[in-house]
Amino acid sequence: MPNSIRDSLKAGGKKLTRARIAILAVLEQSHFPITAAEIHARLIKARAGADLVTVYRNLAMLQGLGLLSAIGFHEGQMRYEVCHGRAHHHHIQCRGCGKIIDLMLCPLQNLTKRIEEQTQFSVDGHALEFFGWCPQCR
Amino acid sequence: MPNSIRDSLKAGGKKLTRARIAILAVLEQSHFPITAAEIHARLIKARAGADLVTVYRNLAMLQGLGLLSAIGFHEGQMRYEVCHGRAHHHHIQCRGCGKIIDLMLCPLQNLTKRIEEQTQFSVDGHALEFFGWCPQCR
DNA sequence: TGATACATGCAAATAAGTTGCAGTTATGAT
DNA sequence: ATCATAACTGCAACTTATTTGCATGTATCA
Ligand SMILES: [Mn+2]
Ligand SMILES: [Mn+2]
Ligand SMILES: [Zn+2]
Ligand SMILES: [Zn+2]
Repeated sequence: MPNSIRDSLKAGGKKLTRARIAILAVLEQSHFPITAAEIHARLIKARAGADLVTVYRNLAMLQGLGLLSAIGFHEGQMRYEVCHGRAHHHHIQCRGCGKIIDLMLCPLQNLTKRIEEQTQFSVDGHALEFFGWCPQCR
Repeated sequence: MPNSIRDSLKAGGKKLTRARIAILAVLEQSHFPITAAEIHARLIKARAGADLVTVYRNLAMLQGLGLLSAIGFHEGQMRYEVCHGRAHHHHIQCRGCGKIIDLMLCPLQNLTKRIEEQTQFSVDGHALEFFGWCPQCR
């Protein structure tokens, strides 16, 4: 676990528990956003079993610290990905098999000012996901 | 109800029922995406009460015909908006009061080709929502 | 080694959305 | 108009994701 994550936890008065370390390890090893249930399953496989409710509570806490981002693909559940220390990016999901891959781009950075002028909102985030068909499912 | 919607329904072998007409009326009158529960509440107010499950079934059917789009703001429920006959656009939601307003823009149209080259996926849709604070909540 | 605030597990609750089924209705053909 | 039929509806029950209450356990720091 990166020292900067340790520091964020400490700064937030959070403890370095066995379950929390294992959950973060699973998240850091995943190359795409995963669900709470998937995290739970990987914890069990890694003999670091933690209750599903502990997974949910840690996901909420880590989001609160800004270390994780939650992503919705309209699947009926959320997916989570470490954002700390990674470049801002987006994803595309295959409508056939559900495969998700990173898109290391963001076409929205310089749009914010225009939206703020048009709407009088202050913009502080966005969600962007693409959908389509992967080569295997096409 | 526009004739083009009537036609889509007929083409899909769907009937013009009292509940369906009322649900479509609620959707067409809303200026922002609404939830199934909100549609249900408005039906009751309009003395056109239909069961919530009928609302869900009609929402799924209308999406299948391409007349509605479903939008997720990470609120734990979906929102639905008529897309038929309206220009493609996106939304911004206030993190304070939940207010949603239209953004009549889309910065993604010409990005598709680039993503298809990079990923080998064929891209057929995207979800884009902005978040921020409205003037009242700021 | 304590004290204590934070964290966990289990069970129960909540909430969105779905499904089975029996009865109802729109539709278009007679 | 009446009829046959496929589509539709309401109700109850179900599924699944996520949250909450509470008693017990543990990391941290003095
Ligand atoms: Mn990613
Ligand atoms: Mn809109
Ligand atoms: Zn972005
Ligand atoms: Zn768009």
